[in-house]
Amino acid sequence: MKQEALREDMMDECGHDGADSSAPRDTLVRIKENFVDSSTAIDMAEMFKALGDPTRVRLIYALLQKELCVHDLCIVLDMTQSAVSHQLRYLRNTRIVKRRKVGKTVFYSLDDRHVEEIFAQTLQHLQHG
Amino acid sequence: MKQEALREDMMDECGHDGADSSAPRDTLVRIKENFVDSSTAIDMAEMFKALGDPTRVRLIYALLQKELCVHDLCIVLDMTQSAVSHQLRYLRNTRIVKRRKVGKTVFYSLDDRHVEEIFAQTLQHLQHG
DNA sequence: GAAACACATGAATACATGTTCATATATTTT
DNA sequence: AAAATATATGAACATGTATTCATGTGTTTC
Repeated sequence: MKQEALREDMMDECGHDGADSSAPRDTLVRIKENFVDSSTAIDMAEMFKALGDPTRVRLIYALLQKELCVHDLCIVLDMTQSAVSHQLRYLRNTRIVKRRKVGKTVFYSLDDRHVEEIFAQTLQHLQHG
Repeated sequence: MKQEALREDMMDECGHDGADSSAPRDTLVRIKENFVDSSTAIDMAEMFKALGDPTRVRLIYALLQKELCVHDLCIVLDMTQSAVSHQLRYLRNTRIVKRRKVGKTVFYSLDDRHVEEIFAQTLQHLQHG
């Protein structure tokens, strides 16, 4: 949790306390207390890390259109089966996609109603920038 | 762009074409054509990569509450100035935060109206999972 | 049961990334 | 101008990661 109180010396050794160029001490304390705990920050980072790779972005994009089996994903992405499977496992561990097995074939689809919205917001960000 | 047509042999060497266990050939072609181009996939991945680190998540969380200078961010995150500056540069390059310089002090704030929404969706995802 | 097929996975390699340390730049103060 | 302050950044190091290669597992077909 790492929510320890601010130490006095940290405020003293710089001219920030009280100066209008910086937040007053109690504001910083409040920000620290309202803060995400470290485990949540780590979980969120894990989620973004899962989306932070071009191959996985393209996999998700394909699955936004249709449930697809591994072989078809290989064709659409033009990648080897091994590379695709490794990345699908990554997305599975993060609960971004789910599996449905039919005989030899394994179908993948999105397991998250939020991913589409996250993608939309991100595309808007890229266009606005 | 890598949007080359599907090769015949890829469809022939497996039993997928026409079988109901897999998408028909023209569906895959359509998915490929509707696809994000590689550069967009890379840009989106870059954006997510920028969010995909606990330190940067915590920086953004702090800045969601208030514009803050580097020194105060160091206190709130309990990290060295160098580490914070390096990560702020990362967020600046991705246009997630912006700078405002006042004398010696540099204030950072969010430069993106979408980040808050992206964060909200991601928290929902984590709770739903 | 053997062969073929679809997918998963461990190991290895090359490459990217986060922090620290030392130092540079820019601004204010004395 | 010198010292102090606030921030930025290059280099180095340790660690993480994406793909390839080889192989393993489970299923269907013959």
